[in-house]
Amino acid sequence: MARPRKPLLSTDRIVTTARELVDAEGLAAVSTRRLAAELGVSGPSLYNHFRTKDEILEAVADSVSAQVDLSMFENLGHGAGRDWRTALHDWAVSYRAALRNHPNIVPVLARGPGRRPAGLRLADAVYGAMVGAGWPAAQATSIGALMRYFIMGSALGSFAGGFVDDASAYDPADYPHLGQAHLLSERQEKIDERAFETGLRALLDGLAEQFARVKETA
Amino acid sequence: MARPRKPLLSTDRIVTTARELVDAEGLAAVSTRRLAAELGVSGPSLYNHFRTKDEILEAVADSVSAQVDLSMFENLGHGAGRDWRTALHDWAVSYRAALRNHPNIVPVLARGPGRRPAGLRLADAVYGAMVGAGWPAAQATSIGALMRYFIMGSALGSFAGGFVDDASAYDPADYPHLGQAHLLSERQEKIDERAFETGLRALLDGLAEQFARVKETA
DNA sequence: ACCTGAACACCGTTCAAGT
DNA sequence: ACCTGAACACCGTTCAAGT
Repeated sequence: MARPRKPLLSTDRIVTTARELVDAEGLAAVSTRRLAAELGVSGPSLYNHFRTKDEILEAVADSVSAQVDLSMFENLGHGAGRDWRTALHDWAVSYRAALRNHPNIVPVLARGPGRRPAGLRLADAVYGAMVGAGWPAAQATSIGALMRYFIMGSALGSFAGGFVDDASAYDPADYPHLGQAHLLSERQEKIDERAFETGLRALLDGLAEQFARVKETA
Repeated sequence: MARPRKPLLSTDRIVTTARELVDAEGLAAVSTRRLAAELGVSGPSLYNHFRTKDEILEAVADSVSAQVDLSMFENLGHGAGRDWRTALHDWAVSYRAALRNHPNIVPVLARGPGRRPAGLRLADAVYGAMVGAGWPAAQATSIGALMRYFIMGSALGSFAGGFVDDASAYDPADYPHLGQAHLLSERQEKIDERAFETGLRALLDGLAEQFARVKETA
């Protein structure tokens, strides 16, 4: 075929198709040959648009970061002392939801923002909002980091789904408290949802205590 | 050579060598051929001891889980109401330290315990201790899950190291609050350490508030 | 039982050749 | 500029053959 009049590929089409493939069949299913076949071209064609396969996956990751709502960080006043908490909560919920819609790409996202624009926008928004709300710079950095730990950890894999669905795997002699563990995977979503909400609330309660101390000494 | 009098391989030797290879060069460096070469045998020999490459990696992951200290959960009395907190803190610190010593295997650990004995022992210990300390079963499950989210997230990759070390990557027009972000990777360990401690403390403070409420209504 | 080399069906990436 | 097929140096895994 050689070069067609109208390009067969575009970075957008590659990223969209790659995301669909990752979502449907997992990271391992994305080979350059397989992705190219899905796009109706031959494997090496992709290298006209991306330098490496990893760049394609980074672009997919960034397209997921871009789905996280950041609007709650606009107009966050200084000194109110309660708004940052609500904003952080809503952001965390939106962040997790975006990742849960595309769980297979989370390992790539977990590497950090790197040079990905949507990842950087997200880091910028949460850090800027915390500083704007009255947190000292170092603490605002910590908040960005610890929220990331928690959200990434909660999205990286299901807690409940990490246990096998087979009662015989849990010998009471070895694991005296895991008698019900085989039921975990059945109620996966609810258990993970509940743990996420419990942890998020504990985190925010704890941070509120700390914020009160910061304000006292200021 | 065919079969030697004394076996060249053992599951232990394979796991130890695989762990060293993962630690030194990363997960991607572990191919069956490369690992076999490191062990002085040919690639297919490994299949006499493990069914798949993944089973080898699972064994490596479990050997890391086994390094997590669980002794703080012994003799945790019911009703004291303050001991579970200290135990949870010390456990989290030990857990994170073990993972940070072998960060490259964390993605495998993050899948959950599955059928890995050390992973199951760990889950059994923390859940049993929380129930023993007076937490209702459903909340004890949530605690096991949310601590896992936080610890895995904190070990999966450095927060600070996720930002590139290059001031020009952070255009102030795009990211008004990331003017200092290029300095993050330099002070990586300290920033991540601090964020972990801050988050852990917030989590425990928040859980303590919740525990007080549980005890009230009981 | 435990090792070997050969083989199968894959990989990511490079490159000269085509238009 | 943007596609192609061929090629290189890899993969994980199976299997018959050796002792």
